[in-house]
Amino acid sequence: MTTATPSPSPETVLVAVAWPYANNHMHLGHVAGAYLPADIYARYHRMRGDRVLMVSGSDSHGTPVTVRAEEEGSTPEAVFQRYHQSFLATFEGMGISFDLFTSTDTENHRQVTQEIFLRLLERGYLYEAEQEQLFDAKMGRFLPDRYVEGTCPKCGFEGARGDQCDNCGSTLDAVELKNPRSRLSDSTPELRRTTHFFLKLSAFTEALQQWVETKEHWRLNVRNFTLGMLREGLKDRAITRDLTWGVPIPLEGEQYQSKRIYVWFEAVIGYLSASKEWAASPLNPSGNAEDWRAWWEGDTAKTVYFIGKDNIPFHTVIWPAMLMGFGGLNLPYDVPANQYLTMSGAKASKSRGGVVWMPDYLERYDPDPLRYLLTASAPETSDADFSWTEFLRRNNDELVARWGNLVNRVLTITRRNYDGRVPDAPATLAPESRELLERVDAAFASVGGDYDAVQLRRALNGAMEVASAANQYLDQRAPWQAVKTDRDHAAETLHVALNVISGLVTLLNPVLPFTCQQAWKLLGHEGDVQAAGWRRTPVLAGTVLPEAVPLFKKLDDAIVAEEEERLVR
RNA sequence: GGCAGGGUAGCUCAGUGGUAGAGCAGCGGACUCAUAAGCCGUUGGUCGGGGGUUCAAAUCCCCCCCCUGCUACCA
Repeated sequence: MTTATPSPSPETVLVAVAWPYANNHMHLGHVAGAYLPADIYARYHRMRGDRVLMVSGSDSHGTPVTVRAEEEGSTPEAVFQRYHQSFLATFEGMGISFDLFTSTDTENHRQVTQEIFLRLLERGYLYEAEQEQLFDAKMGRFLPDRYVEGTCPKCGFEGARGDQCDNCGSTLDAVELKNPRSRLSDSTPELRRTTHFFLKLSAFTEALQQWVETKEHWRLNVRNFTLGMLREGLKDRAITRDLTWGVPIPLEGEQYQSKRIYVWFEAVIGYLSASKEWAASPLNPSGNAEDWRAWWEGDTAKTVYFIGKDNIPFHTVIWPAMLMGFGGLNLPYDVPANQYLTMSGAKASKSRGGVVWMPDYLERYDPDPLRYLLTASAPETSDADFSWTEFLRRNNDELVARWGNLVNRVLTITRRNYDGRVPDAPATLAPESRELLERVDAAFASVGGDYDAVQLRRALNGAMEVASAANQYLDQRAPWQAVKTDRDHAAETLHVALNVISGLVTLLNPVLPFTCQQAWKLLGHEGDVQAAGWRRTPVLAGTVLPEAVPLFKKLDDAIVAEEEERLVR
């Protein structure tokens, strides 16, 4: 495998993150799969001085939101608003640094969606056709396949869903089910004819194939999965539904009043509408509402989409097809989809329980230990398992013992023996001192390349190895002894160690923004590490060091049992 | 069923042709600045199974087994 090297700066980078369904709180899997990697990637690029725009928003539409509202006797707006606020609190608490986290329930998004709809219609990529769908008369709503249950025609299993039988694995059509019943009302659905707009995906198969062939930097599973879909050929898909909650169809006519543009078509447009919303908002320092074009129209801009693997087709096939049909807008540069985070074996899905909810986590623990764990064992190449045992171990053995303790021990010896100031180093350094400094400086290229390639696990490893090397260096030169016999020798050791730590603080900052900012201050630096640039900021002799405080808390073994108990409930 | 990803030390995982690796756990040791952290040494694997290509395979090819996900009107 070749070592990744960073691309030349400054770049224009759009960090586009999956739009969460606003029908429940966020859990660990969401953060691990999309939000955290996106944030790390964005922070790294900002540190390099690149022009970064990181956007996403709540998906306010879609059946689950409506269903939840009905269960509660509430409205979709109320449900979406509640979870939208919850998402914002999670991002704040975890340090997920969106430039804008909006929602699909905005006038701007409706306009952008309708503009794309009309352009695609005008260009012949949308057409109307009639189809038969199951209708729940009691609820007055057409049913997605998954909202129909019945007896499997192949194996006789009674709990088969409309799209698939969980018992025998057969792929089904909802109309094939025996004794079908609606999951919404338990009534028997009836077949009704209805007219919808279809997206002519079939027209894009070849163009998409040629485009994906060039994406050799994509993750293997993303690329192969996409090519596999294209090989089978694309089918046109209906993009409207008989609903009243969603973006209206921008056409005159009674028949369109009770229909809405469906979420899968509309949600991906959010990346574009959010970019436009940001540019026109006070959040944009330049005040130029046309600034969104830099990310969407410039050939040199990189648009990177952070999603979970279940979202791959929408970002490597459907959205690119829509963009091709619309014309003039950048196609995805990369789609580093993650695999799933499992919970000690079970998929971290909302539907199966055994989930760690972000509001609960943030009530009890700090953000950086979780950011560390989810990066160190990120589901980049295969599903990864989360366990509280692993959380505790990573925190206590790696963050506290290897990294936090390194900072703490060096600051403590230095302050105690050199009058609270950074001691001077000789003009000519010992070979091991030079080597260690060269190593941390070289890490900016290698670790940076890994961040850029979204190989975050590897990037973090690379930085932590330097921390290990610093611990070895300290033991080799034992400044706590030398300080009694050869103060210059100890002074060199501590001066070098402080500088290595300074480099590490910058290298680790994308993953550990909260504690790295603290460490930055402990080194006597001014301002924000985030603004210091992607290089080691020297710690100068004579700098006054503040009193050292531990960066991380050691966690008690008892939390494992406590948290596992909570999971089962 | 089809497609995709994965099966490497007790655990979590790196490693894509050239004498099996890391962290943790276990064992032994020297040190003591530090949140009893750090450092040195060490035990431990027929790299899912079988066959093939090669001077050489965890790494390439074929077959089989197992796990996970997707299979497009949930997104």
